[in-house]
Amino acid sequence: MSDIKNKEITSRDVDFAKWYTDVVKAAKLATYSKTKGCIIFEPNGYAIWEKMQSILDSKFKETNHQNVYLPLLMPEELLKKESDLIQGFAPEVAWVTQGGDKQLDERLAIRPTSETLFSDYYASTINSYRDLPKLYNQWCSVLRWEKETRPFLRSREFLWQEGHTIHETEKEAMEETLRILNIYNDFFHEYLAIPSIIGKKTEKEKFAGAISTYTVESLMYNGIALQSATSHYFGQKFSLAYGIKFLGRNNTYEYAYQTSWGASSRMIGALIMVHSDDYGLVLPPKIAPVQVIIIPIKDTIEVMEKAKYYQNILNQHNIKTIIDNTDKSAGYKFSQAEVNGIPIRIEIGPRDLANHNITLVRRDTREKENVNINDIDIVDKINNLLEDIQTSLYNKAKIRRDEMTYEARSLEELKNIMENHPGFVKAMWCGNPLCEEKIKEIKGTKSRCIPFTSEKISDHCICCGKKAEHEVIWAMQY
RNA sequence: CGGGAAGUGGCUCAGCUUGGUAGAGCACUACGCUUGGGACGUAGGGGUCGCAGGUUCAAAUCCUGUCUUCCCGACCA
Repeated sequence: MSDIKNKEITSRDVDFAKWYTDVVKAAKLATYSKTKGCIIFEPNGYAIWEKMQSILDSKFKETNHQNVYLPLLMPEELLKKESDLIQGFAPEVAWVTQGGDKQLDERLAIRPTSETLFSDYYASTINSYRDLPKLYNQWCSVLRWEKETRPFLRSREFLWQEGHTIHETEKEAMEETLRILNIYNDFFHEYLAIPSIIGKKTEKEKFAGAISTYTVESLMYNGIALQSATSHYFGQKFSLAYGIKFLGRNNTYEYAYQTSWGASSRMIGALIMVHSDDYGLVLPPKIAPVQVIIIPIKDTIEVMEKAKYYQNILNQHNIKTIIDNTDKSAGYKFSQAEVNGIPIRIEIGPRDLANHNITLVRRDTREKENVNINDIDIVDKINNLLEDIQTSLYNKAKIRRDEMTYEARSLEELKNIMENHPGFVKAMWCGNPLCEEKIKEIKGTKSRCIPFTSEKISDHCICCGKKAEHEVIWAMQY
């Protein structure tokens, strides 16, 4: 194992922001485009997104959701119907005002989110309680006129899925909201190996137009939080604004209960900032587009045959395996495999063959292991190793998150933590928005969520000292 | 949107102070030789110096404007 770090990558502990963009570039996940604030998803980055899509999509379908596609553009009148929503989004909506060389009579909004289109669509198609629920999802991109942009974390156009459902009862809609939240949370834990936390947003932080917002929050390597997915309960707010009514069981008109939920390409950013290191990208095996790369050392016939043999076996067992048969030097290929975050590398060279060996290298720890091919079942061996990488990435991230989770009993204490070693800070809050506002004055500190699994740290609000019921997790955020 | 920094072959940058018509390393192409932690040799291709205007006999260099990117804040997935 060599200690020579990747030349193109700034050290994570020296300059985290630079490190992040260096990894994005070195692993060829994305590059800047001529369009301000919009990135090009390169094959390596898009492949991760496709993998995320396929996993989440099958989970949505298992829970009876269907995919649809609604237009990119919406008339202004439609967007304005729900006043909280338009107020929340007004500063970041982009408008189409001209078609060809003709000025439009009514300008069209480019969707920043599609509650309005879904609501209008539902209003026109729902007649009876028998039509409910409607469980729709769409994969698309949305546009928000962001001022400060960063690859994956915040760009003007980003990829996401937005689910929009309507239900007969409040209970069903609330169950849906939480069902999806749990799907997201499981996805983070099981696939992304990110120990996320779920909870409810405060009134101040909830989605514009929602009754309540639930969130998946994760903590990055540098102690900054990332809102990673959200699920909203709308009650009847949009139903009333858009007239989504149906004839109920007792033959009177009722307004539907609604939810929406989304997860975006921002998750790629989370993946980078939780697991990757100074050698480049580190991907959990379950989300990696490629699990194994075989590097032949010397392209002799024997070596190449062996490489292809293993590639075939592994691919047949659904372990995506590629061979790097470029004529670069071996050392270059090793580094490249590391930058790209491929979980396992198999080195096969004449020396290995002579001893009936192959060399296995895991990306997360960079440990090398020589195994005798007569002693092992290669598929079992690789599967075990992949599983071990997956769990150890999760455990490592969890230990780090726990180490960076603090408790504060006074504003002073909270401030000290944020200034010296940011992370999740648990503190009691009375529920008064004024107190929340005051806490926000501490350099970028915001409430992340009221966690579902709450501890009672003390009886008093950290800010005003009044009686407090809720523990809130506070953090600086992306 | 405030404060700072930077834009020169694909990438990282030098040249700018003191104007004279563009360089290095890496990458790329061909051939050869190689491959166990970012090899080597030979030959080759590629840049209206972000863009626009101005000053000047002459601008990568000076001036003005503008765009983009990065960092730090405010605002947001």
